[in-house]
Amino acid sequence: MGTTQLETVPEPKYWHLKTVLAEALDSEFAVGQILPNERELAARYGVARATLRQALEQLEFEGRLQRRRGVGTTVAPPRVGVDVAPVEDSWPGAPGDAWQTDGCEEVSPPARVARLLDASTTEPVSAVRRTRRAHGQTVATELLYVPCAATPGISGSGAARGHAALRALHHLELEGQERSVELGSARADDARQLDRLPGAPVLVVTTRYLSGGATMAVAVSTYRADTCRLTFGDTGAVELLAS
Amino acid sequence: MGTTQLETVPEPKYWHLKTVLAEALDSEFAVGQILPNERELAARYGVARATLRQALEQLEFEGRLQRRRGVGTTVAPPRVGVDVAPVEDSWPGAPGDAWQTDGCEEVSPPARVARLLDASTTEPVSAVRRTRRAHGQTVATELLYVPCAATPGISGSGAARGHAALRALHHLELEGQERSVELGSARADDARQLDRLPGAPVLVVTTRYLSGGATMAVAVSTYRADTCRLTFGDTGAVELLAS
DNA sequence: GAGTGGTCTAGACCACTCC
DNA sequence: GAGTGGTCTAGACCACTCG
Repeated sequence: MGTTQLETVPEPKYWHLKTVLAEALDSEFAVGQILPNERELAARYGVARATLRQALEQLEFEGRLQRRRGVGTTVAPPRVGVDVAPVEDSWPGAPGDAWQTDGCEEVSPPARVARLLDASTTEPVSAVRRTRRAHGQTVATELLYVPCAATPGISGSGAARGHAALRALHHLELEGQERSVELGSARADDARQLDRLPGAPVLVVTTRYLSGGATMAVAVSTYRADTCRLTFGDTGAVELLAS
Repeated sequence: MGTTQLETVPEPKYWHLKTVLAEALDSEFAVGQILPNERELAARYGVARATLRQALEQLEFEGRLQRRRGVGTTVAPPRVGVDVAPVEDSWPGAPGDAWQTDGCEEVSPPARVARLLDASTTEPVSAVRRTRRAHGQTVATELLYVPCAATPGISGSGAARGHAALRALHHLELEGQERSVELGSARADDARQLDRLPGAPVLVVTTRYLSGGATMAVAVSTYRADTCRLTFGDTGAVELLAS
């Protein structure tokens, strides 16, 4: 007995559904518009709610949708371009950088940071909490680690200590930065500040600031992956083009 | 009647489970080791399999686990650092770059690429397919778009055409690059090449190559987000430090 | 063919937002 | 209090890998 279908391609339902929804978003919905609720969408497409949610999750990861509990699912605007290194070759907290200092306390650095600082986890560091806002929303949180040994005379806590730690860095000559980007999921405290649920996808940018052949500071910045596109302004001609 | 618990913090089960598992990974498992299967883990922790899977998914996004159908769940090695711009300020395909040219065909550029090229979607471009390998696995796929108008005399298809298109670029003076990174989910074809399932999280790097005040090429590179940490080698002193 | 992770269902209840 | 998305369950079947 022969079968009519050759080379069956069992595409998962949620994957197909995602494609269908993506097309609907392009043609039938405007940015900011609210979609029908999940129970109705599931019924309309004849799938279980869990399956529909799997499709919506994909679209959310791609920055096409935004879901808010108690409110609904809306069509997301295009991702915001956020320049990761707006001021070329400068210390954090230099005039013109996009961050706001929220606080600072003395802690033992997490293992990964200690490794980047070429220090042990027992050596105390100042951990400066900063946030970055753009287009009316908090797009990133940051923990900036500065060894206490490099900033003599620093004490106390709060934003004042944070500013002092940053000022201390500015007296040094910045020789270079080293940066990496990876996928992460938001810890509970970061999630709260970013107005997301814990576990939301984030882009983690780790920056190492070098001076005198050593690492003088390490910044771990956590950007909302759903709304942000990280940009890296680069060599000369770019600004020419932009102007 | 009084209750013993003050300030109930209804932490989701999967979130708590994720934390517990993460600690177990640190203390009881070695890299590459295979975990008990999902049904057993779910039973062991007294949750439904779906809930356990939600926790595992989080850990996979953080690069801690690797799951393969038909095989099992293994403890992932630390993420591989992949330099996004290994050769500073050079065209793609220059000697020493990390990519392999797989093929090339003439297409109409997708809308987003056309916009970056300051061109219309009807103007034909060469789409060069490239892949990048590191540590024995394919870590990225790329589509590099070069306007046919900028590379006169190019024709045919396949790797030969790709090499020709790249060579044509090398005759121009590169004035700058502009780069962005964002989260995406793997399309079916990319997923196959990256040995992942469709929808797997990826980091999408878009690079604009500038020459003569115009955009002469656009590369859209898709990196595995689970195994890769993108690094951006930077200003001078870094190499000094590495040596 | 046995065992794994991946998909899907139908239903319940919870946390949150807004009226 | 009504309506939304978020969590969780118990179970079924499928696609894949490997011996």
